[in-house]
Amino acid sequence: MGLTKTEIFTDDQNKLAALFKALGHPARVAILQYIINQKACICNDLVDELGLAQATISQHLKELKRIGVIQGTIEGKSVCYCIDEKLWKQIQSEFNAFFNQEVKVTGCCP
Amino acid sequence: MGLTKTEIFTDDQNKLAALFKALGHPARVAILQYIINQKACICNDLVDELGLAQATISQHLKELKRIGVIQGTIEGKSVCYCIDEKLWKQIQSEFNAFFNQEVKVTGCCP
DNA sequence: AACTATTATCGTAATATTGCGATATTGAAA
DNA sequence: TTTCAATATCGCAATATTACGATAATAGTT
Repeated sequence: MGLTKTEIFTDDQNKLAALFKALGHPARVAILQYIINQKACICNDLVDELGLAQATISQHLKELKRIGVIQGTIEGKSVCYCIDEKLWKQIQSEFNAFFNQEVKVTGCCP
Repeated sequence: MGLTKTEIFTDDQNKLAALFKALGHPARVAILQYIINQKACICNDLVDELGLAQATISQHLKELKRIGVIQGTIEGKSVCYCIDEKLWKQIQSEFNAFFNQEVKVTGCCP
């Protein structure tokens, strides 16, 4: 089917999974790292930097914009992307909340 | 194409993305939460708990086992799954390393 | 040994994702 | 206004994912 049954999960589960999923592609990880390393909003040096076609990069940027982790502002004839720091930190804390749930030792698995 | 070009990314990027991706499905998030909340290694009460077919749950468990975040040990005629705490914490710290990269303010995005 | 419960695997259908060329669209510059 | 550079969108082909029924495999029970 290929169709995820979102109805049967909680909003939180769906939302958290959607965040993970959006980061679940090496190109998107690379894009984020590149933006961070440049310490500036880099536009499509990404096309040169990563070995992907312009259309493909644009698609990945769209996906990252969709979850809000980056913002794009028009800067002359190019577009300047940068991390939305507020959301960046929020995502991190949501992930940490997930990972910080107490895992009890049980004995069944050594 | 549907084929991710892993060759053009670093191992770290591919690995990190693979971890994110594995968690990028609400069923897998739900499974992990369920195992954690039960404070024990629950087998396929999951089939009753979540509304997914046994084959589907088994597939998701396999995916989680693949990245090592859970372990399954045979317990009589059923299988007992639990979180691999060591890997759990390692994944968390890898995620945090990613998110803790310094994001500088740049001025391009308000 | 035959039976039963639990889990894994196989095969398959439906849908999603990835990637790209081609083609808009947008804004600056000439 | 024509032209050019940078992005976005469209349409498509190839592959991946999700879900499930059917069936195998496994281990305990009778």
